[in-house]
Amino acid sequence: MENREIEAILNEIAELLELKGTNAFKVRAYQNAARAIGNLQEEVSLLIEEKRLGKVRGVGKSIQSKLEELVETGELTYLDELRDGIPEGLFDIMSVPGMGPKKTKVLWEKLGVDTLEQLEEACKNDEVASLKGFGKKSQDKILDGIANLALTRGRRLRSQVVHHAERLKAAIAALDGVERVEVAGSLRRGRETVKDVDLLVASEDAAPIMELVREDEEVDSIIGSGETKTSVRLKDGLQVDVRVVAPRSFACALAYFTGSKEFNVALRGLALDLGFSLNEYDLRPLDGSPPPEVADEPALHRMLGLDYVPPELRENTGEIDAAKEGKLPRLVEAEDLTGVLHVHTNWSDGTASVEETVRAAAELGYSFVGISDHSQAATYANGLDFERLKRQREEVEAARAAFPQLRIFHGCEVDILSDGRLDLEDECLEWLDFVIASVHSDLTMERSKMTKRLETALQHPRVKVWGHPSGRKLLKREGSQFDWEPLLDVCADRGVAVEVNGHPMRLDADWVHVRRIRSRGIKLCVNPDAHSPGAMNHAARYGIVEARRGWASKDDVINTLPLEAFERDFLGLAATS
DNA sequence: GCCGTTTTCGGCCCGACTGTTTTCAGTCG
Ligand SMILES: Nc1nc2c(ncn2[C@H]2C[C@H](O)[C@@H](COP(=O)(O)OP(=O)(O)OP(=O)(O)O)O2)c(=O)[nH]1
Ligand SMILES: [Mg+2]
Ligand SMILES: [Mg+2]
Ligand SMILES: [Zn+2]
Repeated sequence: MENREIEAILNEIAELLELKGTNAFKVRAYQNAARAIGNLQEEVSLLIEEKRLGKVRGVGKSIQSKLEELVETGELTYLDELRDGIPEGLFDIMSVPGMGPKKTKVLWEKLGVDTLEQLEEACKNDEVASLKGFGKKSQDKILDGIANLALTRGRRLRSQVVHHAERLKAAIAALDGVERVEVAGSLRRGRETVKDVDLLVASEDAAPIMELVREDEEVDSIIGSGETKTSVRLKDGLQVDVRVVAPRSFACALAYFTGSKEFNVALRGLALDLGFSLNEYDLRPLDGSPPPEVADEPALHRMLGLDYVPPELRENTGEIDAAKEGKLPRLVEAEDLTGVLHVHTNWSDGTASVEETVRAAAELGYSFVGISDHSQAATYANGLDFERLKRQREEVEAARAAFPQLRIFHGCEVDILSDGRLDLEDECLEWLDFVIASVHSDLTMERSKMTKRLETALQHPRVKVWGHPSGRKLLKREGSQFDWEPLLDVCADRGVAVEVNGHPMRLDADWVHVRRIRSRGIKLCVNPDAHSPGAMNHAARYGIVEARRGWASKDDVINTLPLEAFERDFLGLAATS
């Protein structure tokens, strides 16, 4: 049983308990446990074997024994009992905006409504409006919510919402009286996917901002709009939340609106322990004395006895304890990158020539770039065999002449075949400057076979980088299943770096595993996986953020080394000049 | 249901907005 599945089951239990009207703290305990499992760097089955599951924060005696049953038998009596008597359709109903467990339960008990279709029917028949606690407006809102469900549900790639955020930010910033506008929420924390855009505004007068947002030309409908907060749905279904506070509250408000929710709860709990109440306005002493000025987020964290916690780390997965003890790493930055590998050209499935491609790297100020098109097995991508690689080398040489200040490595993203062999002959692998080994086929292979396959590939002496290890495509498919630990053993032994693929749809290795990889002292290689010159900056723009979320420092990232060291110590190439 | 270490019981973050309410519950951030 995969951690993902266990996480989903714990979340389902939480929802079922909510519907039953169980104590909210018990519900939260299951939600917390689910999140803890989801952010685990190791397999639950391994933790059970080694009797370490109880050590996970949020997993106590009760949940531990349930997980043991689940992993051992594949079933969970407690879950089956809960499911019994609660129709599945209630989950769909709860996914309608504004419909929580309480209202869902009322409609189910009073009207027997337990599917979306029945709910829609009941609204159209005017049965809902007459119910106690409901009215005409709630009924219409439910109908609207059902009609737009397809558009509003689900998450989006961060790369796909940034333009909305920037456009609105600029529009708001242009208003009189606006002192600051910042993107907050999951977008600021750099999550791979986001549910909505959260914007925080500093101004003494909120009304004009609320009005501007409501009247924006991209707005389809207004979800809610009060004195200081407006939520709208854009024409493409994306939700935008705008919150306004007075400038003096900006630091506390930014901390609040950046989240995560779980980080906020933990930080506010810490504040209470220290004799304060923390909200989005101030840090108020419980003894009634006036709240101190909070200049910025670092000052707030300092007042709570913490080193500054960067937004990317605010997930309540140990960063607060680390910040207390001064043990947070100094995170890698985009400017630390000295160059990138994993770049495609029109020799395989990229759009540009070698020269156009490396120009983009030169323009970013890199001192090296590695060309790595696909290998022959990737026929769908026009992958290269040794012969074509030799011809490509001529174009690489020409580019070297054209860009003498840029070191251009000629490598290949070589397919890992189903049996773990690499897709090019050893002579060719020897001849290349570097080899990235990646899986592009047979991704759903059985777990132990996949582990063996990867192990064989990573053992090959010419492999320098393990490309997009999981093979996931965000919002499209889960990654492959395999055991990380034995593979990380190989990487550690052989000095293979694990890629942090910066393609906005991959971001692979993901931040959870980045943390594991770096904690084992294995190097990361942050790459763009660019298929066009414009995507060359995806290492800096997306890959680095994922690495930061995984607590990576400059030292953890191999392509922050100066050219000479990178070339000699990592790639093992003789110095050229 | 989880957690702590001066507590194994008694806390568990705090506030905005809406709708239906006559004083607040529910949902969401
Ligand atoms: N204190 C506190 N803050 C919250 C709570 N829920 C949300 N927030 C804060 C932290 C969140 O990052 C911020 C924005 O809320 P969102 O629902 O948009 O979540 P977030 O952006 O983190 O993730 P998402 O939108 O799902 O991608 O509001 C809560 O229950 N308590
Ligand atoms: Mg958000
Ligand atoms: Mg939001
Ligand atoms: Zn690839």
